[in-house]
Amino acid sequence: MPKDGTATKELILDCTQELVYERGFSATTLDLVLEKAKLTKGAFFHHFKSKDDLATSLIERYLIGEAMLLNSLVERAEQVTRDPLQQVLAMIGFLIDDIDTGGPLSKGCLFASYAFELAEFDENVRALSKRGFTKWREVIGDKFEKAMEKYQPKIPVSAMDLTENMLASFEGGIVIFRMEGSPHIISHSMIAFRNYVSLLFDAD
Amino acid sequence: MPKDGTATKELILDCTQELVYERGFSATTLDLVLEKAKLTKGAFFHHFKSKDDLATSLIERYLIGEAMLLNSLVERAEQVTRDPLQQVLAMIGFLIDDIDTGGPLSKGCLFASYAFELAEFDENVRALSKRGFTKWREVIGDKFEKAMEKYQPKIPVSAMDLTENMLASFEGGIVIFRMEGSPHIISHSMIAFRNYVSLLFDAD
DNA sequence: ATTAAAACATACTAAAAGGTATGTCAATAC
DNA sequence: GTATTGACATACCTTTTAGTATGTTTTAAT
Repeated sequence: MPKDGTATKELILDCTQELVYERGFSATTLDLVLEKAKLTKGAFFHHFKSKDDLATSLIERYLIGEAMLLNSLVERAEQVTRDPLQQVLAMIGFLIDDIDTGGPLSKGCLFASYAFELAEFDENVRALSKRGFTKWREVIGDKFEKAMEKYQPKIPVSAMDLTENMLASFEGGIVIFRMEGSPHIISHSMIAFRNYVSLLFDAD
Repeated sequence: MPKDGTATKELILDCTQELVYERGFSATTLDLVLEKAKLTKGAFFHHFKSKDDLATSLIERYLIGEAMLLNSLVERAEQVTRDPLQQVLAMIGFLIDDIDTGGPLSKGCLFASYAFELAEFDENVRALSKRGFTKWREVIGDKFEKAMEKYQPKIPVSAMDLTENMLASFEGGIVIFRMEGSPHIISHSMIAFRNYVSLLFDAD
């Protein structure tokens, strides 16, 4: 058996993701990727069937990472407290930490990047992108529903509302970040949402 | 004097904006635009020097529209009440109305679309995009500062924080909207921010 | 009516993009 | 050591895309 090429494939995906964050997927040409990775066409088409395959592989890898992060957040939050509301607040806190310490979320969100050129992707990639959101909605939505069985919000809102608001707060931070440059805006946005939830349920 | 071509130019800009919302600017080829507008290359390059010029003209037109909308919001809010906090809440209400009645904001946000492929644009376009955000920040920020001279927030936050949170709430709604399809999510996100401000200052 | 000039259409060009064909090298099993 | 196979590099091809060159139509002032 010959040598291992998985490192090269990961390198291509890394370089692609960085470029996608900067200029979107369509403008991320293979030449740009290969220049950044210091590789050639031969290397690329050995690991990927096409540019579409690259888009698919990238979002698939991203989905795995996000799922792991989400699981980690839930697990850590459940170790802190048994109260579902406090668990959500803790999860937001962990997210803020991740962003402020230069974690993966401080670099951007591939779901958001893809969302702004959805029509360019095939049905499979679109489905995968949406699945990312769905996963977060299910997990966070569950926590909010349990929280609302226990506590009454001061203003009538649904668990689904809160869940979408949380995702929107994060993604909105990403947009401002892309425009302004400082990832701290992302955590600021999450802090605001945490404040909102705190006030809404009179927590803390 | 020959006939008037401004309608054609506007048509090209309209078609471009729709396509940019769907697939981003880079993937919006001139052929796609001209097919949608039922025009030809000749028409395009008569009105625009280049595709870069198209990007510039599009964001310039968008900036003018946004500035008018913002002025309208402020004027209407100032007619409703003299209280700066209530003015902000009123402005958010008007925004929600605009979105729910199929206004321009329910179609997308060009600042956000551009933000995800910033590296593809020249310095001029980047500056114009940022100016859009800056304008909103100045106007809304001013209202929040005056509101905080009068009222104490229950949780310590700055006027700039709130301003950025408001913009992030809107843009976050846009991201989810792009992914899911229903523009109502945008207004839901704005409602959540309005709730936040209400709770924060004990308004209503 | 003539004409000038803007408002387009048509046909083409050049370069950039994705993709292919083919070859070389390196690691491992035998 | 040799053969085999994956991991790349190089050179080329093809299509797409922005852009150009040139021609035709339309409008309105004279």
